[in-house]
Amino acid sequence: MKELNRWFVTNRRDLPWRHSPRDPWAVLVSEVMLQQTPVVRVQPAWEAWLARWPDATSLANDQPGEAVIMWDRLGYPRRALRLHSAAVRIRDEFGGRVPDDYDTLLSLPGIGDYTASAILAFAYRRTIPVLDTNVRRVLARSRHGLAYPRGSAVTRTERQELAEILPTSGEQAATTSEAFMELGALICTSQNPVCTQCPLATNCHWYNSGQPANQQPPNRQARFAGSDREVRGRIMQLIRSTPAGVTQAELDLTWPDPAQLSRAQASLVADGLLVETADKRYTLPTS
DNA sequence: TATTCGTGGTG
DNA sequence: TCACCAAGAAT
Repeated sequence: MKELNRWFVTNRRDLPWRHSPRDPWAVLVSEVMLQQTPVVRVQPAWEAWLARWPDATSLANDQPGEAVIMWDRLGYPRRALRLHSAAVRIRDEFGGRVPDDYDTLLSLPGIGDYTASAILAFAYRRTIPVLDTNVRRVLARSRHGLAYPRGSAVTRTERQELAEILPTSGEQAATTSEAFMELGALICTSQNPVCTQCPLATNCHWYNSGQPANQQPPNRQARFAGSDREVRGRIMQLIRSTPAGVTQAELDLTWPDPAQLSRAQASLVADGLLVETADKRYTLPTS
């Protein structure tokens, strides 16, 4: 991994949540925002978020609807709600401090295996395998000659494989994990990887076997245009811009198909992103 | 295990 | 125009 670390020293992006000393809350917020949202869009949102809510308690003391508004257009607004719920639990159960053990982190809303591991590694500098889509792809290619990892779920084998590669030192393990992720994000990309600039190319099983397309990309998404997700997005855009609440008639203007609108609206209510008031208006959630 | 869940940039 | 994708989680 000497080649990888040398590459990382030179090519490491200066991202604010990597600045030392790393605040676990700031890292947690960054990791949740980065779930399926690109770095370039997360960075300004992360800055604004932490300027307003510098710790979990300050977020917990504010309204969940305010979190949804601040979330703005990062996408998947349920993440904003879950982040607020996690902040409430951190305030109420952990004295406002982000937990530092895997099982407790995993029990928080919106935090799964990747995010729990990332917080432990990047904030607390603990030696733990961090397997995101980038790391999985880099390992699949360099070590197994596969264009993409098999399946969408992290396997025990992958975890063990990475654990054996990682340095013992928590500090060095965290750096190595960041380097793997950075390589996957900048060089060993899903499409059009830049293998000629890859520090692992010499020993890459996939590159040395001619980059065979032997696997399907694991994450094919349903088309967005015309989907319920698009309708939900329309509704959320309206409600974010009108936090005082909207009427059903105003909601009806967001989408031409009444049945689909009704379905999307009901799903938002079920998610807690949309609240029906006593006078039949719709607002963002309050605690 | 396969789906669902936003948004915007890119080729 | 459109498929593909971007530090996943929950069900």
